[in-house]
Amino acid sequence: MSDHRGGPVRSEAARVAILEATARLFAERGYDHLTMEGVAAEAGVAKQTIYRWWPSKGALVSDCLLEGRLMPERLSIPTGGVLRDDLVQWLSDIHRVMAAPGGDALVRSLIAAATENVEIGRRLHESLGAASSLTERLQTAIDAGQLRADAPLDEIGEALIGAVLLRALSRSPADADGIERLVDVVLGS
Amino acid sequence: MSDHRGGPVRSEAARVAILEATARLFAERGYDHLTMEGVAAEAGVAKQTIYRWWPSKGALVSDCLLEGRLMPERLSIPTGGVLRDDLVQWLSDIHRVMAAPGGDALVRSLIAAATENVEIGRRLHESLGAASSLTERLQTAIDAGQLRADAPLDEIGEALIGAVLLRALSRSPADADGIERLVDVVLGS
Amino acid sequence: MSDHRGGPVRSEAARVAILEATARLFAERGYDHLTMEGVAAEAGVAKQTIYRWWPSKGALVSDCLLEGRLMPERLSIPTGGVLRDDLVQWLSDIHRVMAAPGGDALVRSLIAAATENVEIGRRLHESLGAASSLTERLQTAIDAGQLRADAPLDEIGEALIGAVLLRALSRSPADADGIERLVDVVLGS
Amino acid sequence: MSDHRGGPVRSEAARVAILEATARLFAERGYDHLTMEGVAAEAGVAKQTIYRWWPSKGALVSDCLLEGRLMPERLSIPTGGVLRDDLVQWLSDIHRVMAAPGGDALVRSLIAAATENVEIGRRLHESLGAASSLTERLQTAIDAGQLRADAPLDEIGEALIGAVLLRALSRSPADADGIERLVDVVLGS
DNA sequence: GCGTAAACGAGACGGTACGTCGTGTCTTGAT
DNA sequence: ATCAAGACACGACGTACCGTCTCGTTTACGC
Repeated sequence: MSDHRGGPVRSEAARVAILEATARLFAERGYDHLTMEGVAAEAGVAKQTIYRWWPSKGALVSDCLLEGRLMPERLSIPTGGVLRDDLVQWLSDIHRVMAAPGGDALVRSLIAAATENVEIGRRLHESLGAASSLTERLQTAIDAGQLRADAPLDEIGEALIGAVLLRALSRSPADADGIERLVDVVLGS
Repeated sequence: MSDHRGGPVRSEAARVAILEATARLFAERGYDHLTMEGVAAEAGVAKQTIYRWWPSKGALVSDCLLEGRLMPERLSIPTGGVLRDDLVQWLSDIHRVMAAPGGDALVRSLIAAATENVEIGRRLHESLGAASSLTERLQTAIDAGQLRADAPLDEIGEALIGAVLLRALSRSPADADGIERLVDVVLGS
Repeated sequence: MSDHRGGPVRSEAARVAILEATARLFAERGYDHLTMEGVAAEAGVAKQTIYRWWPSKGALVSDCLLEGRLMPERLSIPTGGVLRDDLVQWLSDIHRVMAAPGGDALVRSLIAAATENVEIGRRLHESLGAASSLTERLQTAIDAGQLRADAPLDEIGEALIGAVLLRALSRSPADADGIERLVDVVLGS
Repeated sequence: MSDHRGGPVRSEAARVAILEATARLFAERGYDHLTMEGVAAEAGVAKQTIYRWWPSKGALVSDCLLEGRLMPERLSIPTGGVLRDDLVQWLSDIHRVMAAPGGDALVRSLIAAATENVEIGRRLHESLGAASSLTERLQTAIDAGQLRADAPLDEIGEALIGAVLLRALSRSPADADGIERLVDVVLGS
């Protein structure tokens, strides 16, 4: 099926070592202070091997994000209970991650990466659950009669995620009450 | 009163030239590709003169933001009419700016700057009207009976501004309907 | 006799392609800017095929020299006439080659190659006719009574060839008179 | 007199450190294996500081040669005695240097450098005494009646120096007899 | 014919060095 | 004292080759 006619094949060991090194250094130093040279050294790899497969730092970080190496956990949205409680729980999880030492810096680094690289923006969006899980959860709520059928799911998601990002940017940690108020605002309750 | 004991005083010409050069290059190249050397050259100023008064690129951009040299217009919130219409109008203004050529890049650059520099984050927040004008406008609406008295003003503001930032990050321009739906969501209407 | 137990033998096509590519690139770019990768690409051959048969760039160039692919012509020493005239003719030939566009660069490249590689030095020596043809020609002259029988042939040869190399190094082309004077000096005439 | 209007001045310390490091590494490793990065490291200097003042490795080595940092001694031509003896003495000095450990490699490195860089060729020429001291010495001999007045000084010089270079290239050390024969050849004695 | 083993093209790999750019600090002489 | 100019040590950039190392494919012998 492939028209590859021989020749060496991409080294999986090198690929993994590079992504692992990237994730490690990203967590340690943040996006801005992440250097290709640092990644190469940490991974025990030649710089050229990185540039052969990734055109830029952004692409590298993007792939890490895709493989789930940057976000500490999946942060999936609870599904079982009442919509409002589930959303509050989910946002609390996110804020807990951000409240951990270096947690907000990590999110800010991801935002910085997203400003440079379209793909990172898109994947960050997805990783935060917005594009997929969140709208799914809201749809479930509609089916369960907990949300009006004509509720604008996308806009609700954007408002929630956007508020989270804004908090990360302005370094103002949210408290439990703030999270509840936010959820109430977007749910109109 | 002053303990200044001779020698020239800070050159206003240099100060202005630096800020103007910074704003110009910021608009041209974005925050990441803005360099101190570039600013010095563009302003016809020695690097040391920049470092004497600003500790970092972030501080420089922060001051530009403070003097309103980075945002194309004030983007102030209309005050006269019905709250929903005013907010829609305001968000439309913001999106119009972002839809202009280079407009979204400029906003993303500001976000990038905010990830690096607390002060920029704070001032960006303000410039977008959130901290001051927006809450003021919402308070006016409460006084006019257009909004419930116990509406969580801060959270409404965060949801709106956050959604705007998220759109800038994910490069997905909003349409008029989307804006209206967003406003309706946060106003619970 | 051979312990070869099957498998293809060395590809003559590859061998020739490599030597031709080497000669071509040597003439184009000189010894220093000749690269193994360039030769492989130009010859349409894998790098390993070069390294399988030649240990180094020097060995490769040395073989080219041996096969007469680098020197434009044989530059053999005329034999028929009076010794002085024959030598003058021979040196004039050499200088004509060096005066041609790129001719002196080629000789300098050969010298550079000789500084790196013993074998090249030896073969360059031979190619220039010193070791063999020149001393033969001088011996002929002795037999013909045109040169004293105890004339130090080796030193005469070294003086002539050395002067040529020196001219190549210092980029000072010789004129006809200079050549005649040089021959007169070493012949003591 | 100078139109230098302020600003830092070239650091003599850096200049000397660079030239010293160059000379040291040249002697250790030869021209080919001399690297700008190595020089920078050895000199405790930034690469940019080298590139600011020298365009290339060749220029750097050329300056070293000019300041007499590469040649072990001056190798000046004896002046007092009989021409033939003085020349023999001088060539013996040169060959003694070349016979020392690394001596021939150093000369070959200088030749390699000369093939790359015109200036080095010229200065090597001078350093070996050819252009100046040698012709002066020969002129003195003419004045003293030890050499014919119409002897072609330049060609004599070229023959001598050229023979030396050729020996360096072909790695064939000269013996005392060979030197005497060479001098006799060019002097016609 | 049928393994088998060497040579081949392609090219990925860990490295070293390249020459350039930007950083933040510094020194100099003029204003 | 502040300024324009710019040299400096440092660190990262992205590229070019190095020489070694797999990969499949292509021969050409010996069985």
